[in-house]
Amino acid sequence: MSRVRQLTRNFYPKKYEPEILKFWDEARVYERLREARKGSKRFHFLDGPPYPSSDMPHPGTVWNKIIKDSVLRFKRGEGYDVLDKPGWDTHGLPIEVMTEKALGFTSKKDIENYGIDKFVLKCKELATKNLKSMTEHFKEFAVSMDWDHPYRTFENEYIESAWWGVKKIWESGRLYEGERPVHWCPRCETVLSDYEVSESYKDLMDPSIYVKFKVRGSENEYLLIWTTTPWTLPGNVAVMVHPNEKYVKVRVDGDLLILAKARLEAVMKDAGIEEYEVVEEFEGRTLEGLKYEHPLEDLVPVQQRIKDAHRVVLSEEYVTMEEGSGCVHSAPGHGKEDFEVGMRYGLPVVSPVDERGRFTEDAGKYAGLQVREANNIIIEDLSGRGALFHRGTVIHKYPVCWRCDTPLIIRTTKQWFVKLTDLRKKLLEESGRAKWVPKWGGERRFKDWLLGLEDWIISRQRYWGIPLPIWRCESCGHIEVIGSAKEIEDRAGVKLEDLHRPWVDGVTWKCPKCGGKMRRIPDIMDVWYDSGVSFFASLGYPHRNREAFQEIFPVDFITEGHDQIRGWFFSLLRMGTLLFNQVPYKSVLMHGFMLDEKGREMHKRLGNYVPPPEILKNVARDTFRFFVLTKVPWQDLRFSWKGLKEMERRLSVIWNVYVFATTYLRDKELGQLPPKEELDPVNRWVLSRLHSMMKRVRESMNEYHLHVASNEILSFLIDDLSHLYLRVARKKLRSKNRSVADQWGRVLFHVLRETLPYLSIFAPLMSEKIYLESFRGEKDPDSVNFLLLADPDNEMIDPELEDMMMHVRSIISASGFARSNAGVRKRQPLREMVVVTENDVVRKAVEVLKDVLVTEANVREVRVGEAPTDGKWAQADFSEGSVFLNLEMGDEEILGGLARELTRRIQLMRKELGLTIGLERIEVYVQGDEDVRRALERYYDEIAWDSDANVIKFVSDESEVPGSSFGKEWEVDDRRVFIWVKKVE
RNA sequence: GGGCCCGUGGCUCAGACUGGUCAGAGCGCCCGGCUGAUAACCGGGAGGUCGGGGGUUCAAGUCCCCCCGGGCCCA
Repeated sequence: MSRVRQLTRNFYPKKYEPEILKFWDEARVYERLREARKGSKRFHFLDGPPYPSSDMPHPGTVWNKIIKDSVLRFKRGEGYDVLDKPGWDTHGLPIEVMTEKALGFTSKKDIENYGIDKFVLKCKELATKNLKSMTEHFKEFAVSMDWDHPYRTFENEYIESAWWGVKKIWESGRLYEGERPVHWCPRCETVLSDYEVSESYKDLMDPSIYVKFKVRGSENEYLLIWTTTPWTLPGNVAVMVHPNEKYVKVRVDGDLLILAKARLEAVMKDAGIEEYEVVEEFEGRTLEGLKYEHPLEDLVPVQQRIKDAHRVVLSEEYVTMEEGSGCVHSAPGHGKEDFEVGMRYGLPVVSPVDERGRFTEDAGKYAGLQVREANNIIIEDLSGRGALFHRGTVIHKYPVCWRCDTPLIIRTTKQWFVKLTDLRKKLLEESGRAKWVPKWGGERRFKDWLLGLEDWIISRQRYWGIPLPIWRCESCGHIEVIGSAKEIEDRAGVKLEDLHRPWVDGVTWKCPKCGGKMRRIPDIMDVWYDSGVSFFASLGYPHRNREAFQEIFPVDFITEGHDQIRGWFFSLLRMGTLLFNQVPYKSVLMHGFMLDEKGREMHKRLGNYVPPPEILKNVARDTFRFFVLTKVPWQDLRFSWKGLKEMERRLSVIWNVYVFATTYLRDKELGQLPPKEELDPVNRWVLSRLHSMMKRVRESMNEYHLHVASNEILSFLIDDLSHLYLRVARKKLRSKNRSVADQWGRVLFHVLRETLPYLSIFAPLMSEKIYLESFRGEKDPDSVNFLLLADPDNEMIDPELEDMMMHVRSIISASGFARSNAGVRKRQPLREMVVVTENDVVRKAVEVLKDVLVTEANVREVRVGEAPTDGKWAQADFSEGSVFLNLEMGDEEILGGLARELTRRIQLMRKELGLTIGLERIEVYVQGDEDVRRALERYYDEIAWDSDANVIKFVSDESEVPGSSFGKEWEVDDRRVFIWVKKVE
């Protein structure tokens, strides 16, 4: 036997939500739940670690966490032992740059003067402070993760796992040191990855110059090249042309210039030259091997030293006819494409620029100058040598440092690489093994890109990060890669308390090969390495949790925004493939971005950013959760206050459903669900709907179609329960027939009780409140979180019955329309409804669900039949036929209508007196005309029952009414009626 | 320049993978009802050539191509 208690009438989430959060915290609900699920089948969720760059999460990040939370709650509801460790990506440049700013630093020198140890501790402090603060914000939205035991990439255990991975890569022969042109920030003095570079391009003004390279051995023939980076000319070693394009030799002022035919007109226009003459035309490929003289050779020593350079090479892919002259100046030291082509042709690499972006001694005259500042001097020198054809300026997108906005340069440096080019196909294959939601997230967006993948630069010349665990002998160059703190201890006898720089930098040992000094190379690692190893490093594998890891690898589920396809999803794939030869996750849900109300991206600096606390100030936590969870997850989501308010109203309807039900059910003994055969068809229907809902929620949650699941439960509670079932149930629940009232009570209780854990996936706070206040029985657990999701039972699902109810809804609609047209209000009972249809299901529906039609259409009889030909009828059509309402009013209809009017008046008066239905009883006295008397007489029982009246007496004047009665005069259908109500003490 | 996503009534969005009861929902608006869920609830109505054009098909928001607009990723 179960009982429910009355639920607080008003929906005040602002009040109960903080109370519930506090209760969960104090009662240690999640900890106990985790404990309770131990030993069950496991579900491994891996949190994509947010970067703690601020103390406040972006609302989109809250959305991200809510998505995760709904899946976690669902899986716990299915009985899984869920791994729900949150993560934090704590290393890297943003934190360093923020710390530098706070300390007023502008260069690496400032940091080294201050002390790397102090600086690193400051970085750690900042990251820790921010992640703690962000945690509190996530908790506010009822995100249930293991907040007390997060994985943080700065922890020693994490670093050790990362090192193990590096060692393994080294052992596989994929780790190598190489010299490549890389994007470099001259302020941060570090290499940046392609991914980091793609983050920010800015419009910059640069010179746009055409330069004449004199063909060796000729009198007056020149290759005409174009560049916007004159400072790369000291690094020039070749000119690229397109093999298949037409080139021309043009006479201008006595010079013969070579350039692409397709660019001729544009170049001449650009240079302001009107008179020129094409003297020859030929294919680009015929230029191959043509030698030229470097115009700055006498000023730049390195240019004199290099061999086998200054010639024309061919490239189909990097010579464009969209801009420039079709003769592309090539400096393999300052450009990736140039480097690639240069390798093919065996060209030398020249990069006379240092880490601060200044020319080195190799650049001779320009040594010591900042490269961008040298632009003008170089242009002057070209001009002085008669090599400048034209000089202009251009505003173009140029990469800048994503943290400090300094324009980047490309210079050739030694870096540590991980070889990937031979893994392209394997990576693509592995990505295909994961289940991508939506499907196109993986395949289409990954494919071309993966196939063009380059080797990965994992070294960075900074401080706050995982130290690259590579030690090299100063004497013989012998290399050792370290996989744990213990290995350091074994070699150097040093036990490090913190594995970061600078402490790890001081550790040296004797080279086993030559006895020289083994010293760590000073680099740290790309942060994408950090987050890429999270699938095992979060567990401390392989130094810790070995068995656990093997049991739950690959990870069951990850989800992040679509920007992470090439970010974290890829970096996990990369590490999984490198270290375990497989993709480390089974399914991926990719979600969208949160945009502002106008559809633009939300940014603090754009001022269109809604801080999470502001959301909380205006709407319930569950409202925001439901709002985001009902949207298609992989599409961008437009933030909307209006949308939130709308959702809040819908939640209040759900609340009201529970209020309504508890009003009728409270304090009743509610037994088990009666057997199906004994049930009223409407009850069979609502149970069918319940199980259909459960089934669809389970299915769609398992497909990560969260929006389908959340909308399903909303429509069940609102469309099926509130709009239909409860309207029928309210009369049945108060039925004089005990067994009827009892059956409906049990069914209603059952439906609402089973729905609660489902609701709690999306609106956990509201569900908990309802559970604790009204539905929790004595032997039940002390939180809705412990409840399992009831399994849908196919036996309970009756598609035909559900179909029939759809038809009944249409019939009710049509009858409402007919009444509306005929001007007959719904309160007025009508004699008869005739449904005309050819559809057998509809016929059966009218039969089986007659009760619903009688109540909802307010008619005394319903039948299927032929269209009536005589009498007064109102008619309306629905999809499967027509509805006819008999408008003829007999005594029965008039008195019936009157009785309902009287009941309504009495109810109003009860309410005015503050009397509670089911508790306090009344005596009623009525004075009115003959019809009123007859209505009272005929419908005495109904009126008395509905209004909890002990006695209803028809009186001829006030003297018959007890003095203490509450009296009121009413006008009912043009009649004057006096009603007195007296509370029975 | 390439790739991907989105563009459905005034607003916010489902439906598109698996062509055919898919032209829907909520809000807003208009009309009405109910009155012990009541600072709630219910019914009805108006309103969309599903961004534009072309194609495939007996049949296309749904598949294909092109274009326009918005966004993202990459060059």
